[in-house]
Amino acid sequence: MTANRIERLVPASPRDIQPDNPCAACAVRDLSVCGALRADDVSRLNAIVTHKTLQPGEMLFLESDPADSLFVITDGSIKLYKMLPDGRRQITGFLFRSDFLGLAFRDRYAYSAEALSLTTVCRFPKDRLEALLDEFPEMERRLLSIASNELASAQDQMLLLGRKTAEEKLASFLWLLSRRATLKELDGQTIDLPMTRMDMADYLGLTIETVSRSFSALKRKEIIAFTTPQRMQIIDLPEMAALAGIEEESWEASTALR
Amino acid sequence: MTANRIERLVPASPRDIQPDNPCAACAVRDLSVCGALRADDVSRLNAIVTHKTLQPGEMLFLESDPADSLFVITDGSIKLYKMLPDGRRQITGFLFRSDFLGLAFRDRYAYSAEALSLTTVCRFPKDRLEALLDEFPEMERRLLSIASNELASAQDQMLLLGRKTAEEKLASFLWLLSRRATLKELDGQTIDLPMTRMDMADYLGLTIETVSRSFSALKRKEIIAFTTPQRMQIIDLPEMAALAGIEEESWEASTALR
DNA sequence: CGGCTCCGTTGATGCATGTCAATGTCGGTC
DNA sequence: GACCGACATTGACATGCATCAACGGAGCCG
Repeated sequence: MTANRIERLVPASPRDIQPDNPCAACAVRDLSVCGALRADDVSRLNAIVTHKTLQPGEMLFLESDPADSLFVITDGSIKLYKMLPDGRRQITGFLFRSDFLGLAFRDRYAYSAEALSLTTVCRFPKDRLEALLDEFPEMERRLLSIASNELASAQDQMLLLGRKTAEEKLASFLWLLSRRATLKELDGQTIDLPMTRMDMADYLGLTIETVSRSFSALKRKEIIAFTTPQRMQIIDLPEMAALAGIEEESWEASTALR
Repeated sequence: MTANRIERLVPASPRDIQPDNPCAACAVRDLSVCGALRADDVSRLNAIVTHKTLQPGEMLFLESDPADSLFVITDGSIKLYKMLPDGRRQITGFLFRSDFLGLAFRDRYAYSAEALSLTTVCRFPKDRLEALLDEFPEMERRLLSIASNELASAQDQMLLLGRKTAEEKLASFLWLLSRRATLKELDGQTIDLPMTRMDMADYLGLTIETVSRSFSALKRKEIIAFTTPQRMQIIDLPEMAALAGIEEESWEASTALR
C-alpha cells in the first residue's frame, strides 16, 4: 500500500525510486504530504537519505551523543527516554512508523532512542538539513507543525504525570494506543502492546507492580479484556474515556501518541 | 535598554518605530535575532501586530478557545495550564519577557494562559502568520528552533514529574529559575518567585503543603535562605544541582524554563 | 524432561506525599 | 487600630503507590 501511495503522489517513471534505497519511500511519503514532489526531487532526496536497521533493544542514539541527524521511522517502533544519574528512567514517548525523531536544534540529543521491535529508520544528515529546508519550504512548515503537535502531546503527558492516579494514567495510555490503532486497523478496540510492563511503568511514572495491578483493576471492572499479555481489547470505551479524563466532545481530537 | 537594542539592530529613522504601538519593539527584537530587518519591514510589522495589557490573574485565552493568534510577551509573566474535568490542574510552563505562546497548528489552544503579574503581550493574528512566514523565512526557522527547545524542556519536565521526589522537584525548579536569573541579574544566586506556592505545586505535581515542607527542608540543610517568601538566595549551588539531578559538566546547558 | 531466565501477577508491608486542621503573617479596608 | 481574607507554614493523620517477596507461565537450552 505504501507503493500505491507513492505511485499516486509521484507519477514518475519507476527508475526514479531506487529499489536499493528503501528510504526513498519514507522520504517521499513524509515530505509529500504538504505538496507534490517532482521526480527529480525524489532522486535528489534518494542521494541524501540513508537507512539503518535496528534489532530489538538496539540503540539508535544516546542522550549525550552529538545530534547530527534527523530520523523518520520506516517500520517498527522506538522508545525515547531520559535518565537521572542514579538510573531512574522516564520514557518520554513511543514512536511508530512515519514518526520523526532527532528534531533538536542543539548540539546533543535531549534523550536516548532505543528500538522496541525490529525497526528501520531513514536518516537525514543534519548538515544537509538546512539546505534541504531551504529547498523544500513545505518540509520546514511540516516540521514546525509536527513539533507543535508533539509539544501539545508533551503537555498532555505532563498533566498525566503530575495529576492523574495510576488507573487514570493507564487508561489514558490505552486510550492513546486505541486512537492510534483506529487509524490503521478499523475496529479500534483491539490494542497491541509491543512494549513491556517495565516500559509502560517508565512512561507513566509508575512501577511494574502498579501497572499490573491497574490492569487487573480495569479487567475486574470489565473495561478491558486480555487475549494475551501483549494483546487486549477495550470493552467499555466510554468508561475508558471517562477514566482518561477525556470529555466526550473531544474524543476525536486526541490522536498522537507523544 | 530595549531601545538601545532596537537602535543597534535597526538603523532606521525613528519615525519607523511608532511610539503608540509598543509591540513594534517586541516584534523587532524577537524577529531580528535571526537577521537584520529593514526599516520598511518594521513598519509593515507594526501594521500587523497589536498589543494587549493583562492584569494579574486575567486570562489571555482558555484551553478551548479558537487558536487564532500567536503571542510574544513584551513584559510581565504568564502561566500556562491544563485541567482535568474535576478541576485538578497541571501548570505546563511559566513564561516571561520575550517568550512565545500560542504556537499551535490546531484550531483550538491546547492550554489556558493566565497573567501572573501585570503583563503586556504582542499579538500576531494567525491568519496573517502564514503570509508572514512566507515573507520572513528566518522567522519560521526561529519558530522551529523555539518549538524544538520547548520540546526539550517539556521532556525535562516529564522526567521531573514522573521520577523525581518532592525535594528534587523543588530543587530542579529553583535551579531553572536561577539559570534564568543568571541571564539578567548578574549574581544568579538571588531568585524572585513571582508565583504563589499553589502555582509551584501545580507546576511540580505536588500540593502546597509539600512545596512548603520541601522549602523548609532545603532551608534546614542550608542550601537556600529566604529574604521574603517571594525572594530567596541559593547558598549551596553544587548541592542544589546535585539534588536537581544535573551533572556538573552540563551546568551551563539547561537554560530555558519550559 | 528438567532447569534456567525473563516477564507478569499477586500479596504483605512501609513510606512519601496527600489530606485535614490549626496557627501565623501580611496587606488592604473601614 | 480592629477586622478580614489570601497566602504560607507546621503538625497529626490517612492513603496511594513503592518496595520486598513469593509464585506461575512461557521460551530456551542442555
